[in-house]
Amino acid sequence: MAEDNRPLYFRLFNEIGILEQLSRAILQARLPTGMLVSHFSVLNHLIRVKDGCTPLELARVFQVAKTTMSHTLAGLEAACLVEMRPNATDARSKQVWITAKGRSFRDNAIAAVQPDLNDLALEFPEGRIAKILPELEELRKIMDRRRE
Amino acid sequence: MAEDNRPLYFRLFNEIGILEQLSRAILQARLPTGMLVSHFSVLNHLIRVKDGCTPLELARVFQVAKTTMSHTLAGLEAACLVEMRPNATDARSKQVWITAKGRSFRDNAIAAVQPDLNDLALEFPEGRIAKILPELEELRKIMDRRRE
DNA sequence: CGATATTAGTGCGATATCGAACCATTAAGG
DNA sequence: CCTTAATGGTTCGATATCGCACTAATATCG
Repeated sequence: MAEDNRPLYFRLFNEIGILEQLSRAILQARLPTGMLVSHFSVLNHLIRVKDGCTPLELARVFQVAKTTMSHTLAGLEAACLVEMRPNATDARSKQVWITAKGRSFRDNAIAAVQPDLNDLALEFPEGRIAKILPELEELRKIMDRRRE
Repeated sequence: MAEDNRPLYFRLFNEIGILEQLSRAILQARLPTGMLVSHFSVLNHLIRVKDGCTPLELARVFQVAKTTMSHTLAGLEAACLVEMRPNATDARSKQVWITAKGRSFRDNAIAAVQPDLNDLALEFPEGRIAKILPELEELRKIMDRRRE
């Protein structure tokens, strides 16, 4: 087994890139046709963090161009998974609210990947996740803060 | 500080997704106009792992559709960073070889992000990376194996 | 107040990515 | 061998994403 002499940061971000693709593929495979991980992620954010976000807030959270978020939200609205309302306190802005249908879509998606996660847990149990998660969280916070 | 009760796997993959975007943005910002992280990644693979890969090998490594890899390789070839040659042992196939210009492009890109990594190391030193990297590597191997 | 700068969202053109269909070549099996 | 299946790559149409420019509304400041 050859030693990998690359700086640890390169190796870390390489692993993170691969893991991102693998985990995204698992979720994507369980979503109904036409629905993307980006749709799920927005719904998840509205439930977990805050409902009634503005499109721009969401674009910043997910680090995508605001035109991209417009497009994603249009898809969610067309599928009746969110509702777009004018923002009472700022007529430039809108607010995105999840619908009952949006909630059940999100819950179904989570349930759909549960078997995959259970399988994964057989080989890589929760205890090992718990060991690395705090480190990753802190690294993320540091990097997030750095992008001014 | 509220407790986060989501299953650890969701939290892990969420952090990984954010970290992927942040690290990708750092590299992307240091690449010359028109060049993408995908271009860098292919060159990096040709140097680090094996030169003379076939397009299909590369598509599998990076988990993209083979049409996507065709497109990426066309860009690299147009910029004279790789050379495409027919595969002597299989007339259906091609081989991708990195050029001298490709090597220096890759070296320059690595040098260009070094200051960013040095800054990062001030807040999150290598020792902490070393602690989590083996775990992430093994998780990646497990998940890679699972996608049959 | 009124002029100017900033902000939120959208329209548009460019491009990265994908899946389906296709062609050429090679492999497999009778 | 010869037929059929599988493989490697490209073409093509669809769409996700992006940057730029634009409009409308708000904020700043003399």
